[in-house]
Amino acid sequence: MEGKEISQAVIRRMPRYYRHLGELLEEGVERISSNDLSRRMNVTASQIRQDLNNFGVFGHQGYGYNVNYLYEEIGKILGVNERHNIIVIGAGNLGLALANYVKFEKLGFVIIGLFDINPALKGMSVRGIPVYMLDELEAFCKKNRIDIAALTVPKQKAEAMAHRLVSNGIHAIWNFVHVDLEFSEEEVVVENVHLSDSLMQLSYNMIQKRQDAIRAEKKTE
Amino acid sequence: MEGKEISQAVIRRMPRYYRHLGELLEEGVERISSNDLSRRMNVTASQIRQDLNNFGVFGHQGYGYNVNYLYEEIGKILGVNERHNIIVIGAGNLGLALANYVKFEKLGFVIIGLFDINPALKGMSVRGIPVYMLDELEAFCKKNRIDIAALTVPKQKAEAMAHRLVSNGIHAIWNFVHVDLEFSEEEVVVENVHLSDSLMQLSYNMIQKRQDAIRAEKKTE
DNA sequence: TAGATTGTTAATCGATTAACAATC
DNA sequence: TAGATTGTTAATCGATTAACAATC
Repeated sequence: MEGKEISQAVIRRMPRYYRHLGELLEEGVERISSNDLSRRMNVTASQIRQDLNNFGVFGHQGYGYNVNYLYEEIGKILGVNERHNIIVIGAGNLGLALANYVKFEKLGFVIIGLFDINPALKGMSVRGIPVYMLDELEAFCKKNRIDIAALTVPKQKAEAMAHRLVSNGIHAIWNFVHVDLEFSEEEVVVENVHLSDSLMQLSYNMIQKRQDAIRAEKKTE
Repeated sequence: MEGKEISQAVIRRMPRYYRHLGELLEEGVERISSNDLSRRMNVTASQIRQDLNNFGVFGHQGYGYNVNYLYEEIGKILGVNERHNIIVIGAGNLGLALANYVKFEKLGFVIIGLFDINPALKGMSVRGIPVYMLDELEAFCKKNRIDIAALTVPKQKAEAMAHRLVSNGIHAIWNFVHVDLEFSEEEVVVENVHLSDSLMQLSYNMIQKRQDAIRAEKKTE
């Protein structure tokens, strides 16, 4: 069909390459070999070369990779610097934190509106981003091109809201709610940020580390 | 040494099992087979059984798994419901959002203090959680048992701050800063939440989906 | 040219899935 | 007991690493 799909394992690593190349650029480094980059990033040079070659040929034998060129190319692959309009559904603490975060904008991801049901928020704005009432959503979606919706609503409302977003033509959901949204992959692209899952993983690893330390101590006795 | 390590791929799935079992519990379901759970969670029954058997034997042949028992056991594995004290370094938007988030507390993860350098925040508190000045950190760490530090400081200060935390006896860092902290694994456990990486991954998948849709259309013509 | 380093094929490793004997 | 379903071993699949010919 459309050539071989690139695995999410690879995709997940691309932003990290992008970040490190950005740092190299700031440091004024002009070119870098997969080997030097691998030492810097704590991965194998082989993996770097394999990952990149999923997307095309970016290096030169005997030379390595031009930092600026590779940075730009990965940027294109990830859609950075294209403009993406985001709306945030739910103007709670997390929603507001997202709206206040300036970093995303620098990457081309611009939050153009917050939506909530709380009438007390009506007419307010955050960093110039207006807060709308949820019943204005349909009209807003008709007037504006929206690429991504960040979902930060209460758990109980997440599934219904996600479907409402989809029926308004939104096909990418950045889901901060602690539920698994049930969609077929053709309908929507969902990216989950499950903070409590992340916290539990940290917790497990912490406990493990403690027990390892205890075991190590016992062995020394 | 300490038996075979369980892979992070497995650990990452455990919170999701925990969540689904919690839902089943709420629904009043008493027992469940790996097969039924697999359909519900969109994974293979085989994977569920393999994952669980990393940690012990929780089921009964011919019966399946007792929902409540399995829920409790996974909770123990993940350290949920043990009390974990958290401090948040950086009382910016994200730090405040974390402090305002009540969910973590229900899982036993309690934020007991926020730290910042902004003197305007001195003496303030969020949901009863006091904001301290960063120069009070050392004293605070001596007086309180701290399990986890959430790091939400500006990029330039992250590395130094992380080392300062470690030298104050903190061995688990929940890193929200868009940098890779350089530590040996014996020193600290780090769990990264890189929101812009997550956003870029979403962006890539979104672009991909669009192009697939275009290709599909062309084929229909 | 000689040295460096890629792109890519082949080998290895690990994770997922399938199969099935054990047993409730 | 017969049926269901586990725990676990074996088979498969995919991802990572190693190796090396191509080439700048």
